Amino acid sequence: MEIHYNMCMRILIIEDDLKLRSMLKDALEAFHTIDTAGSLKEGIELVGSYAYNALLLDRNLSGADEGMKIIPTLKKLQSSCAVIITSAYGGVEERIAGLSAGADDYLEKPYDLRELKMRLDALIRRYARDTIMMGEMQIDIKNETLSVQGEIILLSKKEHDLFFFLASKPDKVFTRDDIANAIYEDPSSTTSNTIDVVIRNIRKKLPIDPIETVKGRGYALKNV
Amino acid sequence: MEIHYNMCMRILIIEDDLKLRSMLKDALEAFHTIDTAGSLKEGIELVGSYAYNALLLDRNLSGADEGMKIIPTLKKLQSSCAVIITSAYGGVEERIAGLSAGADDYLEKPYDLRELKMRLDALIRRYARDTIMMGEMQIDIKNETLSVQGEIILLSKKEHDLFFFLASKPDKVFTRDDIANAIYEDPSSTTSNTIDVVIRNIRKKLPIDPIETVKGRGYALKNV
DNA sequence: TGACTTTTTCATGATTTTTTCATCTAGGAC
DNA sequence: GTCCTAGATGAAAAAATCATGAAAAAGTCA
Repeated sequence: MEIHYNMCMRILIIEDDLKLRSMLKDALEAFHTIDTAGSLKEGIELVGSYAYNALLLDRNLSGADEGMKIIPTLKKLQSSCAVIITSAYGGVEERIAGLSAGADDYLEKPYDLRELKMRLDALIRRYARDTIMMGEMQIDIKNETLSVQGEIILLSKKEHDLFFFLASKPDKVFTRDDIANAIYEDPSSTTSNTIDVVIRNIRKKLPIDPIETVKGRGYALKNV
Repeated sequence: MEIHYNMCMRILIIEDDLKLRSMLKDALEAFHTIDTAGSLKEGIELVGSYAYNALLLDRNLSGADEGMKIIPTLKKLQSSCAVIITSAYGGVEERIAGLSAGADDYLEKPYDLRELKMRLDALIRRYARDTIMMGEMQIDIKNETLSVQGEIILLSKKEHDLFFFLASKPDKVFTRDDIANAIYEDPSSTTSNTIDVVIRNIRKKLPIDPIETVKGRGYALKNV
């Protein structure tokens, strides 16, 4: 199985310092898709609706250690999301508290941007194992979930079977016969354009179109 | 249904300072299986014959940056091994060099033993979460309690088993077979729509509906 | 035992998916 | 330009699947 790992990640930055926030966004946007939130509340909302690969979290949001509270939520919602805490207080005790709250890393402010990027990459590498990233699509093999642009997509049975069949070999063009053999008990029973319609229904559920039509041959899942 | 997280890792420590080496071994041995090597050569031999979960690597083995050389070898041999580099030189440039060589973390000497342990734990924590916060729901896996909007919800045994099974992987769609296998001694004994009814009874007890029906496939716990 | 709760079964109506089919559209060949 | 073809699309029919209420069966506990 050929799998294409496109290392563009979706990252959430929760940081109340506006200047720092936009600086980080600018710096990382060249490599990844960045969302930002200025408060924990805003951050939690985003975590509920998008799938992130990493979270960069300011520990000292609005005084107390509010920031830490989001970590367990995030980790269970999104098992493949790495968490980096940033904080001005870099003592050993604080680092330990951060890590035991569930974070994967702890960076002291001020930090070097290149180091931040390296640490992000290191974490992402570690988490990327059971996930196929294809452009804006994230296919979690283990949990059999698909998310596109961070949104979790629920497919019906036929849609699911067809989509994951195409995903088994990204970029390969499958004929309608290939597909019918894969997703039907009795492939000969279907005489109409059923497969075209299933394809269409999948497309209707996605915000982008990752399925390429190859005229005269069939369909392929492509990198979007 | 009880879930136990007993995560004992096999860790290799490569460190030429004998005193530090045995100190580390003593400190970590309570939690993990520890192998030690005093030289790079010795370390490479061990890497060739055992599967490690983590490598603690002294950067400054025998003068030059010999330590780094082992990382690509290791990563090739054991793709799921995390690497933590330790070094007396803690400047940003060195940290970046270490991380870009493939390490997952970088610790400056001298480091606090508790912090080292925390960082090691962070590497495996993704397998051992105990509290799930999902929107208005709080699911405590360890104590097996569920509360919604602050209120503790009491579920009957079957309801409880089914709910916590779904909660073990939020967003994953479980088939009725998956569920039956998880919550029944003899899954084949049930011929009717028992599971549907249990689902319905759970829904009746909750003020919100966190269970998504995916027609033709099964059920999934979703974020509410 | 008897009152009570939980679990399972079943029949029915509601809903969604799946399939079919007729019609549209875009692009290539002529 | 027209003709032709493969695919896209919308809508309706057919099939599959699920939710629900109610009742029987099994289990719990004083």
